[in-house]
Parts: sequence; C-alpha cells; structure tokens
Amino acid sequence: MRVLRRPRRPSVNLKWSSRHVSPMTYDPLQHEVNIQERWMKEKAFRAPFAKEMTPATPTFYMLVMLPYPSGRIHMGHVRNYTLGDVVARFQRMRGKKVMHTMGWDSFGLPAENAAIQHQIHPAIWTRKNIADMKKQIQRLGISYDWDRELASFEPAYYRWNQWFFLQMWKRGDVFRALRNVNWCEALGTVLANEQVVDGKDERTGHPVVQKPMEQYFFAITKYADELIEGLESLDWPENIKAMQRHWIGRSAGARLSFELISGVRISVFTTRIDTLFGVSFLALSTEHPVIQEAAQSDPDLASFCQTIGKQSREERLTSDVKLGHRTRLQARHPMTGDLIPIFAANYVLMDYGTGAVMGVPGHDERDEAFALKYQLPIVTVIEAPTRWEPGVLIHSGDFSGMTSEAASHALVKALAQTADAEWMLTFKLKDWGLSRQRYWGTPIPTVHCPQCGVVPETEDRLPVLLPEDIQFSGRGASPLTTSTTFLQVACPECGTEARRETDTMDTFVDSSWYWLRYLDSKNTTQAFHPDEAKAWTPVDLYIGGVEHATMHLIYARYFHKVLRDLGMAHADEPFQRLICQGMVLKDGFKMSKSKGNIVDPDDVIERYGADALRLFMIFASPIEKEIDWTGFEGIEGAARFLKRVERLIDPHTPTQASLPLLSRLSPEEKKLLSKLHQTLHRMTDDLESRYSFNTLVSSLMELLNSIQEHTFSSPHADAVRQHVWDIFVRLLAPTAPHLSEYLWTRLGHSGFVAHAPWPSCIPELLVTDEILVVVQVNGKVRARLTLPSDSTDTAKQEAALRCAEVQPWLQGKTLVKVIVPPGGKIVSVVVKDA
RNA sequence: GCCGGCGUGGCGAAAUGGCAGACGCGACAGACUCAAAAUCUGUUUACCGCAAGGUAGUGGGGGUUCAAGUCCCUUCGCCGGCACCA
Repeated sequence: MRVLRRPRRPSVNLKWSSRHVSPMTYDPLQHEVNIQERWMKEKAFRAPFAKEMTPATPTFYMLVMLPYPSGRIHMGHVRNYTLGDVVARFQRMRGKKVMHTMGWDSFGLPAENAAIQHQIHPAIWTRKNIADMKKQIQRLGISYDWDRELASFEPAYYRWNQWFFLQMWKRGDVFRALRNVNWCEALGTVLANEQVVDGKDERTGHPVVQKPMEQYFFAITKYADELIEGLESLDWPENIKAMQRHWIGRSAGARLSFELISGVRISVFTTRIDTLFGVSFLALSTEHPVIQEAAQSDPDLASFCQTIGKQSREERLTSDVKLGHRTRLQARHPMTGDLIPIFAANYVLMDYGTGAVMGVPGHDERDEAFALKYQLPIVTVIEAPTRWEPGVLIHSGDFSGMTSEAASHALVKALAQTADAEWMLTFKLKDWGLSRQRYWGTPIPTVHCPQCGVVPETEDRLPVLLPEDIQFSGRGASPLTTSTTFLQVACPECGTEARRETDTMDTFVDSSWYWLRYLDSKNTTQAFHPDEAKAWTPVDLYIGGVEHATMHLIYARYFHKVLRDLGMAHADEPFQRLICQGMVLKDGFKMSKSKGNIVDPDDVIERYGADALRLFMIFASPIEKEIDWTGFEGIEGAARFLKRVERLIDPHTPTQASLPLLSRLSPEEKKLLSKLHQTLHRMTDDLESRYSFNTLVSSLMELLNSIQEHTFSSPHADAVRQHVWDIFVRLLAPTAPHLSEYLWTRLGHSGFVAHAPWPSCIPELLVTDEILVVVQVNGKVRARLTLPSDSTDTAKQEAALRCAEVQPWLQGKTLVKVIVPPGGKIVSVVVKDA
C-alpha cells in the first residue's frame, strides 16, 4: 500500500466549511528531503558555544547514546533518536539553547574482524559504515548539530584518551597487575569474552584457557563508595539504580586474621563476625598466596590447584559442586585457641574480599554443604528463627547472651590487637581492566624501556598514532606487533631504544567522555574547554538502551568524577536524568540478521515517510517498554493521522485576523478552544516533566478529532481556525517535523516552525463554563451532572442529592455523609440501611 | 537463590488514589462508488434486558479508604539483572 504517495483527492465529506478544494500537493518523500536540506543549509540546529551565551541563558543538553557504526541503523536506533529529537525540538521551541548531536563509537572488534575476513583496513570499513549510517539517520530528520559530529577512531579524538590516561597515571589512578585473559593457544592470541563460546573460540573452535597476563587498570574501586552514594541524587529509573548498586556490591563486614602455627597470618573478610565461635575450617582460594606457597611442597595440593585453575570462569561459576582440598596447614582460633583445618576451595574467589573465608557451617549454607562433604563439625552458636539470620549468641564464651549486633562490635574491639580485627567495606566492583590485545583501539601511551621499565609517554609526543602497516591474520600476538614503524621508540625518560606498548584501550574509554567532547569537538589544544562543560553539563536528559545500565553508565560516571577531580568537569554526576528505552522486537524476538526478521527503517520511510515512522515509534508504546513490530498496521494508522491533518488544514486560507475576545465566542468555539489549550497544557507537562511520549501523540489525535467535529461557521471562524491550527501545528512539530514545516508555511508563517515559540496557554481557557460532576453512592457511579463550573461544593452536594438518578438509591436509607474531595469533580454519598 | 519490574478488551495501550478501557490497530455494519481503494459515520469488556437500565470486571486471595488498576499484605505467572560475593 502506498498511503501517502500520489494520494487522490478524497470525496469531500468534511464538516469543515471548505472554501476551496485544491489538489493535494504534499508529497512526504520529496518534501522531507527538501526541508532537511534547508535545515542543513541554514544550520537550523546549531548549538552555541559558551562564549556566545551568558550564565543566564537557558540551556538543555539532550544526549543519546552514540552508536557503533555497524553500517545500518535498526529500529532501536530510530526509537532512541526520535525520542531524543522530540525532547530536543520541544526544548528549542521553549526558548532554550539545545545541545543535540551525534557521533560514532567507532573502535572495536567488528572492524578488526572485517579486516581479518575481507582484508580491508578497519579505517576504510569504518568510514564507509559511518557514511552509510549517517545518510540513514539524516533521513529521519533528527535535529542534530552535525558540525559537532565526532568519531572516536580519529586521532583528534583518541589522543585525548591518551592524554587522560597520562593525567590518571600521574594521579596514581592507573596501575599494572596480572589478570586472567581468555588465551587461545592454537591461535596464540587473546580473545574477548564474546568470542568465547563453551570454552572455545567462536570462529575456529580452538580451545580457550585462562592465562594470567600483565595488564593496565584504572582504579575505579577508589570511587566505589561515591559511585553508590551518588545514585541517590540521580533522576534515574529505580531498576537501573538497583542494577548499579548490585554491580558495585558494597558489603559491610569485618576483617580479622587467623594465625597459622607457622606464624603466618591469614586475613578473612566476614559479614558475620558474630558467628566466630562456630568456625570449623578456613577456606582459601586456590590462587591465595598461602595456598600457592604450600603447594610448592605438597604435590596433591598443587595438582588440585591446577585442576581448578584450568576451569574457565564460566565453568567455575556454573558448577555448584563445592570442591576442596585439605592442606597440611592449621590455624589457631583467635578466641578459643582451637586448631582449625585449612582448605583450598573452588568456591572462594581471590578477587573478592581477602580471598579467604572463615567456614561457619552452622550459619552459612555454602559452608554447611562444604562441611557435610568433608565431614567437618557443624556448631550452632546463634539462636534465631532460622539458622541464617542474626539473633542471640550461645556457646560463645564471654559473648554468649549478647545480640549479634552487640557481639559483633565487642568482637571487633576485643580482637583489634590480637587478630587485626577492624570494620571493613568490600565491593564486588573490580578495577577497570583497560588492556586489549587488539589493533582497533586507542594505543596505550606507554613504552617499555630496558632501563626505566614501563614509562608513560610525554604529553608533547601525543597522539601515539595507530600505524597503517599492519597484518591482520587473526592469530598470533596483537596486530600492532607486526608493525615495523610502531614498535621502536626512544624512551621518554632516558632516550634509550625502547619498545612501545602494543595493547590498546578498552572502547569503554571512548564512550566515557564523548558528551564532553561534543561541546568542543574541534578543539586541538584541549579535550574540551572547561567553560563549555560549565555551560552545558550535567546532561539534562540521556536516553539509551537498557543494555548499558551497568558497564557504560558506571564507567562514564567514574570517568566524569576523575575529570572533576582534574578540575575539568564541574558536576559530580554527568547524567542528571536517564531514560532507558525498551527494545524493538519482531514477533517477540530481537531483530537480528541470523533470524532474518529485520525491518529496515529505509524501507518504511520509502513507503510512509519519516514523519509517519517517527510518530508511530513514539505512539506505539511507553518509552521504557518493548515494542513488538507486528507489521505495518500501526504505522499505517500513523500515516493516516498525518494525512488527515494535512487534508483538514488544506482548505484553510491564512488570515492575520486575531482571535476575538473570549466573551464573544460561541459556546462551541469556547469548548473547542478549551480542548485546544487543555491539550497544550497536558502536552507541555508530558514533554517537560512526565516524559510520557505515547500519550503525547494520543492527545494530539484527540484534539484533531475535536477539531474535525467542530463546524467553523461563526463570523470570526477564520480567526478561530487560524488560532487552532497555529497551535496544533506547533504541537505536532517535535514529533512530525517535516510535515509541520510544510503546514507552518501553509498557514502563512515565514521561518521554521522548529524555531517558532512553543505556544503559550491562555489560562482562562483551561476552565470550561460547565463541568461534569460524578455522583457516587457507596462508591458506585449513579449520576453524571453537568453544573456551572463556579458551583460551590454545597451547591454540588445539593444538586447531587436532589437529582432523579440518585434519589432511588437514597430511598429508605440513612445518609451517613457526603464528601466532595478537592477538585470538586466527585460527590461521594455514603448511606446505610435505615 | 537474591534483587528489580510488569500482569487492564481480539491487539498496542490510557487512567498523576476520584467516571476503568481515552487514543490507535483490528473486526463488524452503514454512506459514497458500476466496483474496489481511499474517505466519512456508527458499533466493538462480559453477562442479564426490547429498552431504560442493572450486575460483574484491571492474574488470584485478603486489607486500608467515602473512593483502589493505582496504596499495604499474601499468592501465582511472565520479563529483566545478578548469581558460590563470604
């Protein structure tokens, strides 16, 4: 079906007093392209720089998550960018300076895979994809300031990643440490988590093992506490905050140490120090230094550690079999002095807490399972409704009879000297492993000097550029090691011949500050000018996919705090308000190439135009819910609505005549104008504070229905009609901007509707002459009365009790009370049997 | 297992404690048409009733309130996140 292409003139059957019938001229496809060109040419959406504004200039920063340039946009992008655009256009019409722009998260694996498969350079592949996607996005008519566009793979961008790295190095926020990577022996290469399926390389099927490697880290855990606390002040969906809290995983407890017979102390972390008298073993991670050392002289233990070490993280996490190995070591209980066996166990993680736990089988399920398996004593030391809760201590020496809470404090105090006991916070959040053994990313700006060790580059030698002479084979060490020009470098400190670092940065670094670069994307001397950050940040509204709830949104918050501490960003948090949109599905499934269920936005635009697609996307479902793309029925409805708008306005001849005094309007006219201004009021609220977009569209549809029902017949009908359409078109403009521009001109205005002021509400019109009062008797609606809007509550009560519909329900009953709640739209009558 | 969210017509949904189902899709009927498309008009939660109207109804059960889809308790189902976190 071609809804909007070459439509024929409908048989005119409008209640509308049409004075002329012109052939329909609006062709969305043609018009959309034309108006987009004009917006572009006249830089209609240019955002100003800080120096062009005063501190009093109202601004709005509308940010959407920047896409990875895969080559084609999908419906999720359409939804995301349309939502952002509706807000951006609205805020612009409200008179604010709006920052709204687009960029490309353009480093990462897919480009490198393309290079391996098709022997095409990642830069060429990426540039083409950006060009293709940009064209598609532009067809949607999103009001971006394209002059601020950026791409993270450009040296002009990533040199600042390197610069930040150096600043963080200076501050001690960067460190090197060993961490396991997915190592594929057959390929001789490191693989990303998503490349590993069932412990094998997803492409070749070669086995993958865990192997420790020296890597760079950002010390994000330094900010763990602030990252949790900061969530309080944010206007974010509760579920996202909960996900972040859980991800950061703050846990309050105590640390204490157990002394081995040899004198070595083992530190454990526990949230239940009150169960100390129930300890019957210590369990240590196989990677724990004490275990590693013991394994030197204990071949059985060594082989146990090896078996566990071979397991992938996945295997280790999914098997709930508790494996342990009893060592020859024993520790002394810090209170009782009893000897306690020490186990190496697979369920204890080296990277959480201290890598060692005290086993209390009486009050911990895991410890219990372990104790049953290895026949260890199970002692009850707490009396409580269930064994897993705090309660009152028993069998605990001097501490018996104390509550768990009191005992915990007492124990920490008592053991402070003898067992190093202290309160301690532990986090699940790990330091941010930065290194990727990849080509297509920001080179880490360090060199390995035989004299000085690992040395940071100097700022004046930035950027460290990615070399071009690279072999992409998919095997062997990082591609950067194959460059002849890249590796050799003079040590920045001593000048001796050194070797460049060949690891590149995680692409999350790129997306951790891009919204600041947008503000000053052409700056060649700074990442961005602090004045710009001051003028525009924090971001007023950030919209993106829920899949970024933890990683990106935690890294970005962390980075922002670091920039704040570097004196570059002034706010504590980068994104004041966040909305996570739901996915766009097809028949209940995520659209994907492999399922062959992709709906291409271009096809839809070809058939219905961008406005219809935009309108449908907004209307179909609340923003945070999933949309199932069931077919084209929904979008045909959207196209039909736009066509109806166009057709209803078409016969109108523009007039300069102003709206007559409200007192001279007919009741019908007043009713229509009330509806108009009520809709305006409601839509403003939807756009400004409720961020309820689907209802925005239904309000407009309702309004159009009212307009269509109205007979414009009074002497000043033209002026009324002009007033109505002038407002209507502006209300439509954020959602269907192309058609609105056409209609705005059609209504006799010059300039873009995108720049027209959002209409102001006439308060007198928000109240109607008559209001509907609902009468309830014992909670059931029994009558609907139309009363003058200035009726007093008493008058309403009287009218309610008197009216014929209500009378029968009062017969033979005793009136208990009558309530008119604030707002006066309801009279609630309570009666009881006489 | 833990945490979070959601359950409303045939479907997408609305309802900021105050008329449940706005708005749209689909379906059905009618007008226009030689016909179709498009457009316009009307009907569309269930049950009872010729009708006026009545009764029930927002996953199930209970509660608070003059009033509950909305708040509280409980239970079932679905979705999402995390998952040996000491």
